[in-house]
Amino acid sequence: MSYEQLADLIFPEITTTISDLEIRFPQRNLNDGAEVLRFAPSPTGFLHTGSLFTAFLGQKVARQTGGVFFVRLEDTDQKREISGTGVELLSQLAKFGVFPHEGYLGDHESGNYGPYAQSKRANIYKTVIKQMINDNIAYPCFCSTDKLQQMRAVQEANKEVTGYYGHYATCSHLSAAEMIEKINNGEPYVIRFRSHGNHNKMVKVVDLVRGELELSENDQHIVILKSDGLPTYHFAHVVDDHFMHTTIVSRGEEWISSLPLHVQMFAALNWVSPKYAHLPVINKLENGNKRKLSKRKDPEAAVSYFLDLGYAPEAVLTYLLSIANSNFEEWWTTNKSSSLDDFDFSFAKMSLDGALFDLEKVNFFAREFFATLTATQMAERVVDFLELSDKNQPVLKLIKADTPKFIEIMNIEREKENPRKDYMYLEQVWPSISFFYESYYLELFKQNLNDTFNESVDRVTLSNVLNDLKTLMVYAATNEEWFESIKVIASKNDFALSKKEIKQNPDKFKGTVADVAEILRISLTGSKKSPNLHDVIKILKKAEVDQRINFIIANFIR
RNA sequence: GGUCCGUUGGAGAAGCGGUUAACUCAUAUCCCUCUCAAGGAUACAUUCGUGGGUUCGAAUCCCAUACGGACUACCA
Repeated sequence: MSYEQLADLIFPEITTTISDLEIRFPQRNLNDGAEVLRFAPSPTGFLHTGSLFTAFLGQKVARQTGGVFFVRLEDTDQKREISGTGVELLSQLAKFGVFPHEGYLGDHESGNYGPYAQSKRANIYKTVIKQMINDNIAYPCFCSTDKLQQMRAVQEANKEVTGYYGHYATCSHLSAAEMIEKINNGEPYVIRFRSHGNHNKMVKVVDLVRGELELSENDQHIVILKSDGLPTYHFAHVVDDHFMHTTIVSRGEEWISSLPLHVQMFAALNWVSPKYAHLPVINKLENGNKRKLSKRKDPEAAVSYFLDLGYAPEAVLTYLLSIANSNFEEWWTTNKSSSLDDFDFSFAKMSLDGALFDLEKVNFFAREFFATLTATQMAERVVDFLELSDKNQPVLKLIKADTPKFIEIMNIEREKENPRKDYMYLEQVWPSISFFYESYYLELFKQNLNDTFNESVDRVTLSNVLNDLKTLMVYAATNEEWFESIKVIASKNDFALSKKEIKQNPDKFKGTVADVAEILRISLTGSKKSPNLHDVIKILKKAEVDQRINFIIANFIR
């Protein structure tokens, strides 16, 4: 009885060979230095911020080298799969400007190295495994889960390394004839990789981020084909990245420990292994300890958090680049108007320990980014954002009824050298500008705005000031001229023109010109905080300003 | 428990045998100012997890130790 017979018994339906596959998936025709990278997510949930990080950097390196970036769906775990998330993953990536050249694209796939969903590649894996069984570098294992668990318990009790290796790898000692017999008897089995490694021997492996690593050789006979007929990650990685001709495998650092295994499998198959880049994970501080950013505990771990609030994807990517390469920020400060594509990212310059996710810093980049947009661009983004949600329809209608006005609002203190930087995300826009629209302005006064007026100003003074504002305020004027008129009103009503003045004569004045401005501010905006009043007045125009002052007089002065 | 990886301020970090230990965010104070935002100025590590050693000289090299992280599945 031979291994060839064993292979035929297990995979009678497989008639292709590895050579056939090599012909089917030929070398890619790329220039020297061009790298092929991939993003290989599992469809077990929506896009994680850490995954976006990996995907974005993968695309970046591919672009920088004139190579290829593709997506492969790692859907070999049917138990954990959540249907629909594969498509969602791709659409979220797209929102962040990550567009794969080929591969699994959600509703369809493209490229010559497919299929790109692992669940559809069963015959490819089986072809390779058939050959491996034939060559005796893989074999069926009949050990039950129970047996493996007991073995583990014994190993733990003896303080030995746990797992299926050496003399513990009982099925590896079976002869071909014994294996054939068991299969003929209908015993269930998985396929394992036969490792000849020695745990006490070290192997040197190179990682693009960490440099040379010395790791123990793998001696575990790991499962490569599960009883459900699908491969495990380890095996699928080796086969897929070989036939898809990946040149750099970039993935999370949790894979470092299985690197010897992967390298060993490439060698066993006589394949050239790709370069590896193990990226640090993004962490969060909890009770003084670092832990991986978690979707369950940290809202910002899901990319949707940023999308839902209306963060600019560009800003999130800017932040991610800043934690990827520390020299990025220096570049960024001098190239604020450049595209992130122009920055030369390098795996070697990545820091080795995982950064703590810093929302404050994301917010900083977010404010900076929105400040670079023109009023028109900003207005478009706000409209696009509002269109995503049904509850914003009345607001949208108002905005669209007078687009020039909306753009003018968005332009307050914007297209100038030091623009306002008060928006981190788009959801903040409407609440801060709604007062420009009459119905929302009135809404503000349904709340108890009586308290907002400075108590120190008596109602008679208030009334006088408001009336003076209507008659004496200059509307069409420069900012300086406009403020002169406020000063006139201040003097007329016994308000000081400066803090200095009131300090010298506290009893002589009812307040300062700032208090006069505040009366006007509250009257027009319903708030003590607002952008430059002169800009507000220009947008509201005289009629609306007068109307609002009258409204205040009628409702808040007795 | 075992195997790897890591440790510079509140956060991201530069530094690679001789620097006042860069830079950015955050924070604080002050200035500017009609409020807010922005802007400007200043402050913030006598010290690089800790203990030894090598050296004229150490964050940088060596040794120990502590702490943190990843992995240790028929999950990826």
